Amino acid sequence: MELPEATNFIEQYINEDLASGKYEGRGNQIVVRFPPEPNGYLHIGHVKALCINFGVKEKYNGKINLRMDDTNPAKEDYEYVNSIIDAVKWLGFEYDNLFFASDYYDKLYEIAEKYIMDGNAYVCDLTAEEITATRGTLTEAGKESPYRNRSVEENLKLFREMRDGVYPDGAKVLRAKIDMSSPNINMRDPVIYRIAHVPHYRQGDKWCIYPMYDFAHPVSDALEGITHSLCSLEFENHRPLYDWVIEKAGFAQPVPRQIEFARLNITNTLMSKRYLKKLVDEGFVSGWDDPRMPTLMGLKNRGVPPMALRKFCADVGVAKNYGVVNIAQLEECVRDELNTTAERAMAVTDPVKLTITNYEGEEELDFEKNPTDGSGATRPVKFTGSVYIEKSDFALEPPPKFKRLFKGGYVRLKAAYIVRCDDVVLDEKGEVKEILCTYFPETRSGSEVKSEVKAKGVIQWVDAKYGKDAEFVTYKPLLKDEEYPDQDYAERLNCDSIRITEGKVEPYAAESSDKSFQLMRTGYYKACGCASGKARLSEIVSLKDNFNK
RNA sequence: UGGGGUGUCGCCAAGCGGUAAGGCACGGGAUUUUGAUUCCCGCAUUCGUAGGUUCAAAUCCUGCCACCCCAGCCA
Repeated sequence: MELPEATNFIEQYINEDLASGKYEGRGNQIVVRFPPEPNGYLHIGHVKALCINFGVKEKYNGKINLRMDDTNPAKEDYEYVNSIIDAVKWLGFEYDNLFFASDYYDKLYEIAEKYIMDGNAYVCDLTAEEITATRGTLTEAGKESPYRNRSVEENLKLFREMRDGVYPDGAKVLRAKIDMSSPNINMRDPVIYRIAHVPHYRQGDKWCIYPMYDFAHPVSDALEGITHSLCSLEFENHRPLYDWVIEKAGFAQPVPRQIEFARLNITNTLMSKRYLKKLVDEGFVSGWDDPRMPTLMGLKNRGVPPMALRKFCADVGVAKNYGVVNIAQLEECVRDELNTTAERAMAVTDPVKLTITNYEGEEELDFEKNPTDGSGATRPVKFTGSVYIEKSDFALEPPPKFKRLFKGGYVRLKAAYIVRCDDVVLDEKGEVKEILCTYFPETRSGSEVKSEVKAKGVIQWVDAKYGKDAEFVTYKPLLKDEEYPDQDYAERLNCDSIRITEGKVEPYAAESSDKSFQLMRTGYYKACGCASGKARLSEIVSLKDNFNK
């Protein structure tokens, strides 16, 4: 059998399993799943798991299920399942099935009764506190529950009464009967069913007992015929329990195999749902889709192309080392993707007026949409000889090797003409108020005419007459230093992803649904490409806040 | 200090007994109507550490050290 070349340890395991012939009865089909709990929004950390799972599906021509791991009714809702589905689709992933763990409640219940009848589970009356107290510690074994040896009949009766709503929340639980002295605390008779008189968003009032993750997850995997259950490192300690649950449930071989990998961490990026929620709840951001949030909705609104996120995950790779990827690596992927796909636009964020004294009338210039795609496609840009340029593109006292404009110097206005600065108008404070220039008609962009006039640099501009209609959306600082919810998180909060920029203003398109940004010059985001073509930054940038001072 | 994991360049990460891939970052040079892009070139005699086995070790063995995870009726 032809095995694809493994590029990470997970694929190595899969290849070994395939080579062993254990899936021959199933046509050697690999089946994986992506199992989020619909209790929140997907963020960039989830993209790694998505890429790994969908990557396996692609590579092995297998199947993948999107499964909502909805076993805790208190936290879950359709709002989240819809948002998760949208996010997965936005990333361009196509799953084979959409499943819900809650659809397995009947089967799960049946298996729980089997556990009882096989003597592998018992109803325990201990309170949550008592269970904790008798669980033992990292170094001491736990104590067996006094209810551990109830008869099968009694257990069955009690469990059915639990199901029928006879007991209040917390009165009883169903526990797996494993080993209270196991060095692995997860094996010390873990709770597998709890009572919760809470309606489920999909099952309504049908149940008042709900299965725990450690029980529901392996069973769900087995029911779906999952071959490889990929999850993050913190579940390594649960693997023996995962295997136990499947074995005692009596599933036929081959059963799913759990493999763990390190989750994604990015410098200065908050991946904790708890703190992200706090930002939303306390009004630090406009919502889960605020472009400063590391949620997929936020990244989308910020203009990050989905393919950039996928490339990022591919670049980062899969391993078991705890690592923190520098956000520069993500940014490079965004730039790379945008460089080849985004339409270019000119933008000015800190403007100063430049007037060409020998220019009259107005004209339309051709602006190349994307110099890297080879299409040569252009769009018209109006030019009236009176424009705004970036303040930093002009220097009263040019430093050595300065390539842009200064008095007596030449520069090209991108897609337009080369201009020479003849004079500068200063205001009462000595700040540059207006730059007066002469332009050279023969240097028109695209002109074949040879000119003696040369310019070392090229700068962006926005026409003073036609660029003014636009609106400029600015970021406000997210939090002041003393307002961080927790000092430990201050550093991580102070990050690019959620735009705590110490008051620094950065542009972003608020209305368009499909925005993108590009790092045009080292140090700051300047121009914006827009796939939808609706809002180019030259239109967004503006003028409102900055130009009328 | 019980158990489970992990330690390879500033950051990710290949490597699986035969003499350290790649990406990001960084530095240098060329091209350039974005100081962008593109393009070359440079960037670990060394793999947590101390020993051992071997002709040969990041890869095998042993002992240390460091960091992460586990005591929810969350997932």
